Amino acid sequence: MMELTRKGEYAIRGIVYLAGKPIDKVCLLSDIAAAVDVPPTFLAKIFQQFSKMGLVKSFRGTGGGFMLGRAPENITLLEVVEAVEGQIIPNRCVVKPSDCGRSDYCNVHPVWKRVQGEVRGVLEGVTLKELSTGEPASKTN
Amino acid sequence: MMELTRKGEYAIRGIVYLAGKPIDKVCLLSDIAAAVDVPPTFLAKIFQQFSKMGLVKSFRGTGGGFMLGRAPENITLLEVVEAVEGQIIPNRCVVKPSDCGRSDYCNVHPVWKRVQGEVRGVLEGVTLKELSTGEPASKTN
DNA sequence: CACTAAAAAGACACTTTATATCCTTTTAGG
DNA sequence: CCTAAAAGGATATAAAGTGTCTTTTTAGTG
Repeated sequence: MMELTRKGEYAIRGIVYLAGKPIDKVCLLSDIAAAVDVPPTFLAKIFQQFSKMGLVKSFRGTGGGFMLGRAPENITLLEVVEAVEGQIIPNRCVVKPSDCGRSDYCNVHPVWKRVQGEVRGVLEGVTLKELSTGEPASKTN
Repeated sequence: MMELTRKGEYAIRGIVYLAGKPIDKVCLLSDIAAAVDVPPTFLAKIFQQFSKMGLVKSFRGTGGGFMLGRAPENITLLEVVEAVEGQIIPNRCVVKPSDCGRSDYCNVHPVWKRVQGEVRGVLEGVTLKELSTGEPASKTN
């Protein structure tokens, strides 16, 4: 339950790799894919999503590729995950309370809200900078 | 992402319903299913799992049915959820670190550990008693 | 004992989501 | 214009989720 998909895992690997490069370095998708051990065609889809969200910048044609859209210390893991997985929703009642069912109030609802808040909080507290260099993230564990 | 399945949602509805009844009251599966608006055949599977975990006691034959296995204040939401959904695993690397990939260390790993801890913590802090009567759970939100 | 009530167990069916891959199109440089 | 690279769209396969149905076991009752 509550498991990140391969897509999410690949997305993180790919963008963390980029975050470890100089900010203006343009990387080939094929190189990234090889480096982080992800199927290139799949990673392509993921980076297209990133590109739309502005998390990465893309360049087409000869000499093209990808670079990080912003400084790695300004991109949180939450953004990355939500960019490819959609919002973090522990239960659908969080987004559509009427689904809680027959009654218009449900005691479990606020619990899921809390779960959502905690998860988002953790992920929001981690930046790509930390993930690529590896300091404070591990101190919190 | 991170979404509870229907099974999990139904499981909670069903057992919270039981928790709202007198502790030794035996309820028919068909009645529970009707009360909480869940397909009876599906709920049957769920309660079989509960039964194996000791969360509910079952009685077969005429006059049979289900009752709560323990006092509702001694059953946490975490137990209920994990009984039917399995362990809460935000990423497979949490359970099998070698999946983190090529290197034997990964900076993201401890983050998922924290997520797991937070989610479990929230769910562990909520009992069926609270959910069926509706007090302290909402105060925390 | 036979009959009926109810849960347990197992097999099956259908739908949705996940996990890719392939092909064509667009964009840009040389 | 030829080549490099990403963008977009369609498709394929596998796995998980969501149920249903049938048969079996267990237990009470006339």
